[in-house]
Amino acid sequence: MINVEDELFMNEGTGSQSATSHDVARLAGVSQSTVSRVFRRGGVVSPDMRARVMDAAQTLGYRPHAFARSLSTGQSRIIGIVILEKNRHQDYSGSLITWLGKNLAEKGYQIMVFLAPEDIADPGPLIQTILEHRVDGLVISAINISSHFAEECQRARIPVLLFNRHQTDRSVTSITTDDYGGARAIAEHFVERGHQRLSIIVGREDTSTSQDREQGFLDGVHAAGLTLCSRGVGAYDPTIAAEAASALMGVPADNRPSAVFVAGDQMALAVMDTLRFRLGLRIPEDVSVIGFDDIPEAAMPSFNLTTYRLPFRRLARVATDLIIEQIESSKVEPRREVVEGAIVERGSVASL
Amino acid sequence: MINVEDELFMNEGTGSQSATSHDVARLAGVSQSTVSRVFRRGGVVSPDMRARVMDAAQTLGYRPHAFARSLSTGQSRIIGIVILEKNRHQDYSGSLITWLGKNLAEKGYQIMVFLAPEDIADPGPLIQTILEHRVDGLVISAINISSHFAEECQRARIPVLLFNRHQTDRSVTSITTDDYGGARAIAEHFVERGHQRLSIIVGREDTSTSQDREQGFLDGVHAAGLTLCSRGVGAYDPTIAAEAASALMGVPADNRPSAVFVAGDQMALAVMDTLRFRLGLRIPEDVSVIGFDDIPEAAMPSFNLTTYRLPFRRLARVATDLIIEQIESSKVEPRREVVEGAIVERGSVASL
DNA sequence: AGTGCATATGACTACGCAGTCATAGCGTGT
DNA sequence: ACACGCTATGACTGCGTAGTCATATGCACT
Repeated sequence: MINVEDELFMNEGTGSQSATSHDVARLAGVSQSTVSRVFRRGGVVSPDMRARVMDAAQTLGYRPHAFARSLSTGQSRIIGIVILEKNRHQDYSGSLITWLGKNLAEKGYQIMVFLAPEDIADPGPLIQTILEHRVDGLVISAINISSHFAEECQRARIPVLLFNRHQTDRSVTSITTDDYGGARAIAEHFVERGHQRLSIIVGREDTSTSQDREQGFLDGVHAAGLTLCSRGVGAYDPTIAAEAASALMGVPADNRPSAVFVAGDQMALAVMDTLRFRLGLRIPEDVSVIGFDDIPEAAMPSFNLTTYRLPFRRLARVATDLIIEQIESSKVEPRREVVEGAIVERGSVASL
Repeated sequence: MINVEDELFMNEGTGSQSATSHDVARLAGVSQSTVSRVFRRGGVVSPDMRARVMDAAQTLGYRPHAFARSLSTGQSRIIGIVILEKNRHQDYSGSLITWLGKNLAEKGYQIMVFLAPEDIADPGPLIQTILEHRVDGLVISAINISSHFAEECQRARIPVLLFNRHQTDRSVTSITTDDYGGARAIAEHFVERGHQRLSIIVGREDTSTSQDREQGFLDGVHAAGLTLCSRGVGAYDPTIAAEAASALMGVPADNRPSAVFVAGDQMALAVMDTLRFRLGLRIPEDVSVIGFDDIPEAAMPSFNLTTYRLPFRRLARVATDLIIEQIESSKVEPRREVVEGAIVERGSVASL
C-alpha cells in the first residue's frame, strides 16, 4: 500500500500521471469538493481558497478530466459532425468544420468528426459509434445518409441538424441556402439579359439541394414564358458534369443553349473548361454560364464565374445557434431555416 | 426510492434515458460484469449467455458509454487533430481529416478536431482544452504553432505527430513530403529544359515546408552552376503570391525569370492568373511555372500546371501508423519520416 | 448573551464501465 | 469416491468529477 505522502511526491515530482482533483486537494489541504468548485463554472469559493487551490493545481499541472466530468454531469459538450468520407479537398467540409468548430468552441463545445462512406449500405455501425460517444448534438452534412439515420438519432434523444439538406417531411431541423430562390433568381438573371435557350446541369438527383435548385430554375424559366432547352446531370462531380456539358452542346445548333445554369461551382468550373478547351467555345460570347456556391476559385480571372453566393459564414452561425438551442432548451419543434445568398455578377454572362 | 421493477419498466417502456450495462444485466438476469464481458473485445462468455445478453441489450437499445469506458480503461481512443482555423476551403485540412479519420476509424480510434487561430498569441487555452480531453494522441497540422506547444503535450505524455512540418531539433516525431528533394528535382527539371534564369516564390518563411522547398530549389540551381534570378514571398496566400509574381516581372527584361517555381499550388494558380491576365504573359511560352502539392485544380485545362505531387494518401497512411505506434508501444524514439512524391508533367513548362 | 441566518467548506455518493478476485459448477483422472 | 483443475459467472472496487447534503464559522440583530 502506497501512503498518501508517497503518492503526493510521485505526482508532484515527476508529473508523470496526470494529477486528479484529489491530488490537488491534498496538496492544497482542502477537500476534493472545493477543488471541483474552483474549476467549475459558477462555483462559490472564497478568494484566498481559490488562490490556494489554483496554486496547487499549477504545481501539479492539474487539468480537469473532461470525460469524467461528462460522466458526472451527463453532458459531453461535444457536437458530432458527420461528413462524407470522400473529399477531393473540394467540397465545403473543411469550411464546415472550421466555422462550426469556431462558433461552437466559443460556446464551450468541442467537435468530433464522423465519416460516412459514400456508398454506405448499412449505417448501423456508424450510428452505433456516434451514439456510443454520447454527443450532445449532431450536425449531418453528408448528403447520402438515409433519413432513417436522423430518426434513429432522434429516438436516442440527441438533437440533429441537417446541414444544407432537408427532408420533405420536415421532421428534422435543417438549415439550407435558399436553393430554390437562388436558382430562380439565376433564371431571371439570364432572361433579363435576353437569353431564351436556357439549360441546366443539376447535381445529385437524390439531394434536396439539387432538387430545389432545379425546381427554382424551372419555375423561373416558366415564369418568363419559356421552356427548358435541355438538362444534364452532373452529380456534383466535375468529370460527370463535364460530360453532361459536352452532351448539351453536341446537338444541332438551334437546340443548343445560349446559357447554362450549373448547379454547383465545382461542376461549373469543369463545365467552363470543357466548353472552352474541348469544344472551343468562348465564354460568355458563345455560351453564358452561372454557377452556385461561390467557391474561391470562381473569382479567379481564369474563370471569373458569375454565381450565387452561398453565405457560408452565416450558414455556420445559424447552424450553431440552431443546434445549441435544441440542446439547451430540450424540447424545440423541428424547424427549417433558410438563409438567402445573392448573385455575384462576374464575367461569364453575356447580354444578348 | 424507486424499486428495481419500476426502473426496469421505465427504461424498457420509453427508451428515454439511455440504458446502462446494469439495466441490461437486470433484464437478462445476469451480473453487470457479464454484460461488460459481452461488450468488451476478447471477453470470455458462453455462447448462450452472450445471446441472452445481446437480446436484452437489443431490447433496451443499449450502447456502451464510450467515455465511461475511457474513465475505466484510461484510454480515450480519441486522436486530436489540430488544424488552422482559417480555411478558405483551399488547404488540405479537409483531406487530412478524411484520410486520417478513415484510417484511424479502422483501428478503432475517433477524431476530435481542435482549431488553432492563425495568429494565436497564447496557445495556453488551446493546450488546456486538448489536454482536458485526454486524447490518446495528437496530430498537429497547423503550421503556426510554436514548438512550445508540442513540448507541452509531450510533457503530458501524449504522443504528438507533426504533419507536414518538422522541428529542427528532431525532438518531435514528424511526417513530411520530401520538400527538399522535390524542390531540387524541380530545379533540375527547369535546367534540363534549358532554363537559366530561375526564380522562386516561397511560402511562409516561418514554416519548415517553405524553408526546405527553398533550400532544395537553391541547391538544385547552384548544382547546375547557376544563381537564383530572383525571389518573392507568397506566404501561402494567393493574393500575396500574385503580388510577388508582379514584382518578379516588373523589372528590366534581362532580370526577368524564364521559369518560376512557386512553392505551393494554391499560390501557383494565382500566380498563373496574374501572369496571364494582369501582365499579359503566355504560359509556358513567355514564362514557365511549376507548383508544389498537385491539388485537383492544377490538373484543370485552364491551368494544366506542372507540379510536384504530394502523395497525400500515403502521407495519411504513414501518419496513422506513426501515431498509433507511438500510442501502443509507449516508448518510441522521435522519428522524422519523409515521403517522396514525384513531378507531374503537364503543360506549364517550355523547353528552350 | 442568545437566536437566527448566510456563507464557506467537507463528507459522501452517483455517473457507467472495466478489471480483479473469489467461487460455483463441472468434468477428468486416479 | 475424492482431489484437482478448468471454465463461466458474480460481487466488488476504482476511474475522476459534480452535486447533494450536512456542518462549522462568522456576523447581525434582539
